[in-house]
Amino acid sequence: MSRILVVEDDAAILRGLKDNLECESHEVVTARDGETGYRLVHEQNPDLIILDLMLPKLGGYELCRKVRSEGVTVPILMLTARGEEADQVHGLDLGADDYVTKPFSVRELLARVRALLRRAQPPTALPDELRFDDLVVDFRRYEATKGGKSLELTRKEFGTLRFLAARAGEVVTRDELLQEVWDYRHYPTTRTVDNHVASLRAKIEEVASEPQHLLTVHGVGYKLVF
Amino acid sequence: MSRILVVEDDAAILRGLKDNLECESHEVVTARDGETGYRLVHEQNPDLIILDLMLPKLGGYELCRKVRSEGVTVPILMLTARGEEADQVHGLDLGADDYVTKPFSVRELLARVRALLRRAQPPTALPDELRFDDLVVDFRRYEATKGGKSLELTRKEFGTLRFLAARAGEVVTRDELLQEVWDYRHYPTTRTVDNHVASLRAKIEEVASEPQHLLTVHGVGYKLVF
DNA sequence: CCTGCCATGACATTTCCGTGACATTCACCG
DNA sequence: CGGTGAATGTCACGGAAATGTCATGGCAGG
Repeated sequence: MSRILVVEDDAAILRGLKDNLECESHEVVTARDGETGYRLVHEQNPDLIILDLMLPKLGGYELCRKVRSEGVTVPILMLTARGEEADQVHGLDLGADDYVTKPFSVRELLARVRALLRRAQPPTALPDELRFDDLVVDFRRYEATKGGKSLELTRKEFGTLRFLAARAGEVVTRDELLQEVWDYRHYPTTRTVDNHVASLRAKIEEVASEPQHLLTVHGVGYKLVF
Repeated sequence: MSRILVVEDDAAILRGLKDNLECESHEVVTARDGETGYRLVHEQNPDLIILDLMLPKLGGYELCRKVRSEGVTVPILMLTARGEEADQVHGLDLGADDYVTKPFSVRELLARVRALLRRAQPPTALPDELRFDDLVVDFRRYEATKGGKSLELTRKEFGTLRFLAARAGEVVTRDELLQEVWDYRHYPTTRTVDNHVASLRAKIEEVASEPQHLLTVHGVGYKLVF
């Protein structure tokens, strides 16, 4: 998916990050000190940099400032220890795009990584309306009808349906839905998505157990077809 | 929602602003000095800039004037310390759209941010009259009748109803109501809106507990339907 | 001083969301 | 073709968040 450079001197943390990021099908490049990290920024041209603050040879702060002064705009996510002098930590904001305080939850970190990567992408235009068969959904009015009869959808259901409609026909992963419909600062399970899809099916499909429009793509995600 | 650039050298304030603005679901880009800030204005193309007056390398005043001279019209909110000669800040035509004096209340700052962001939008045309069922409201005369009988509405009730009527059918958030009906220099709670909606219901609905027109959209806001 | 309006807080109530347990289906492989 | 583990469907529950409701006190205008 994306190439991520992780600069971190703690072996355990580095390993954990690498594994997790690779699980999300990212390509991970690692460095254990600032100088190597700096070199890799240019050699590997990553899509995202995860940067520890305390680093041998060249600190995260200096590294960050240095690459920024060179006009490198790649998103940088800083890792800071809780105790690490608030001022210095905040100094990170000099050029970093986000920061996470150790110890951090993996889920949170991954969510922020996704958010930063997504930020570089142009956002998906959301439709104001959805119609097929006898279903009509007005996302601005938060109204839905099926066969003329009013349909009560919750906020998350509207959001989920809207995003699926925006990418009608395409497969949308659960993670993408979590990113778009949920706030990236909240980290519910992907199973939560399944539940909302299920309740959507109960409302918009004729027979919920045999969906005609809101389809499962096993191992990937969901897609909406008309 | 919107992308906001914060240029502020004080670490604690920067952190606080970032967190609070993100809580309002804005995307926050930060800079700790004027030069970086200037660069980010062009790279990130923010919807709003929050600018400290005292900055390293390039002061808020210069930064402001510089981007304005380049034809950048994005709203700018200045942060000034109380001692920092209000007159000077004031008198000099900075090109800023609003300013807040430190120390500032977070709520106030957020309200001003909302106001500035909204100002960029074309204002909603307000109707002079509202009629449905046996209800007649004349917003110019501040008169209302229901079933021929006079209805006493307060100023806020008129305002609330009028704005809801202007966007009849659409969902209106509490924040939007606060910005339009209340003065942006006052910062009541969103709960205040609920109360006024409640008293409106008591007056215009047949059964206040089962509203037919002034409806709640859970998690979003209110909407007026005929 | 009185009166009505408004903002706020406490409390009750409703709605909805997230999670886990279990059932079912699917993909892969022998 | 059957078995196995992973992915998904289904359901119910606990709790949190949003909203409704009411009472109180401040405040401005008469």
